[in-house]
Amino acid sequence: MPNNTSESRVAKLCVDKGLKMTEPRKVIAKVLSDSKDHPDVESLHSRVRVLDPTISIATVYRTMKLFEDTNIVTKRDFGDGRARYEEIQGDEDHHHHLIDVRTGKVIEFYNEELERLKVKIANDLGYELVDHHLELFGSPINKN
Amino acid sequence: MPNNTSESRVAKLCVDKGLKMTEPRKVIAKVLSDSKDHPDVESLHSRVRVLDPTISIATVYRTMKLFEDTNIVTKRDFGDGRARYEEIQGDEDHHHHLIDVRTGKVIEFYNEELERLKVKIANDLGYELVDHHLELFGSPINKN
DNA sequence: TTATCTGCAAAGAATTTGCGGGAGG
DNA sequence: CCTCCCGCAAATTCTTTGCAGATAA
Repeated sequence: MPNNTSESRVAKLCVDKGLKMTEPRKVIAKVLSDSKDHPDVESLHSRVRVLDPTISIATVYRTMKLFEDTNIVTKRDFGDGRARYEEIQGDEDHHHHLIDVRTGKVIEFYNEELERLKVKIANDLGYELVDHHLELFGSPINKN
Repeated sequence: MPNNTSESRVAKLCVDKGLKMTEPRKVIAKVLSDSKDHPDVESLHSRVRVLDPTISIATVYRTMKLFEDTNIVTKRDFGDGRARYEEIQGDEDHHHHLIDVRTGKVIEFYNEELERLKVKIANDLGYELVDHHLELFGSPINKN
């Protein structure tokens, strides 16, 4: 049963990394490639189900861990209790998040100075920066 | 049964904020005041048990939520699945964390430029910064 | 007194895992 | 084939909560 999952960006990454391309992985890869937000596992699973209702949530969990270990996605933590995932783009496309505390809306941003600064801070402490978490939580400034 | 919990900094904060000062809260307050690390609820509970073995872990959870809502402690997330807590000092004592990925050691740091920058970023996006998460993960630079 | 708090144990929510059958290379 | 993968359901881990008795103010 062909479904148009063969050409997704994430699927290509899997092939590049030598992962066994099973049907569930193809579908999950496509869903990730098509997602422009930061879905949690439950959201991913329901999107995946549309394409293939036989895929279990356990497989989504296992696949996300695999993709994380293979640097295909990153895990995000927006303060609610669950993990969210986002496809890794290139270094150029690196960004952070500001979460609107009123609406929960997530705004992505990139700041050159910030990138420089966090590397410098780690170096000054005697460390090479290997990862970081940064989320800002903000309340919209009243424009009235 | 007197125990030397009456004078802890956190206990004073509780009184200041008008919280009912029960025995469990006094003990938990003392443990927090004496903690210079970032304990999770299980660690807190075992420290609390030393002073009073009758205090349940449910009370520790409830009390930490209360202290969080009352701005006595802040919740931290270091990437392992559990919440960690730290007493709020003053604005001057605000800091962030760098986690050594080899040893798990947590290094606290403060950076003026960073403070300025994150407020500016939020403002530029049309938001007032109300909270933020920032943790750096680093690998020690080989000094050989 | 009286509203709040606590311990206990059960419930929840997110995530992981053992197992036997199934599928990719 | 042969290893790795999957669905299922049970198990784990962290955290919350209903209840009935206890306690601070």
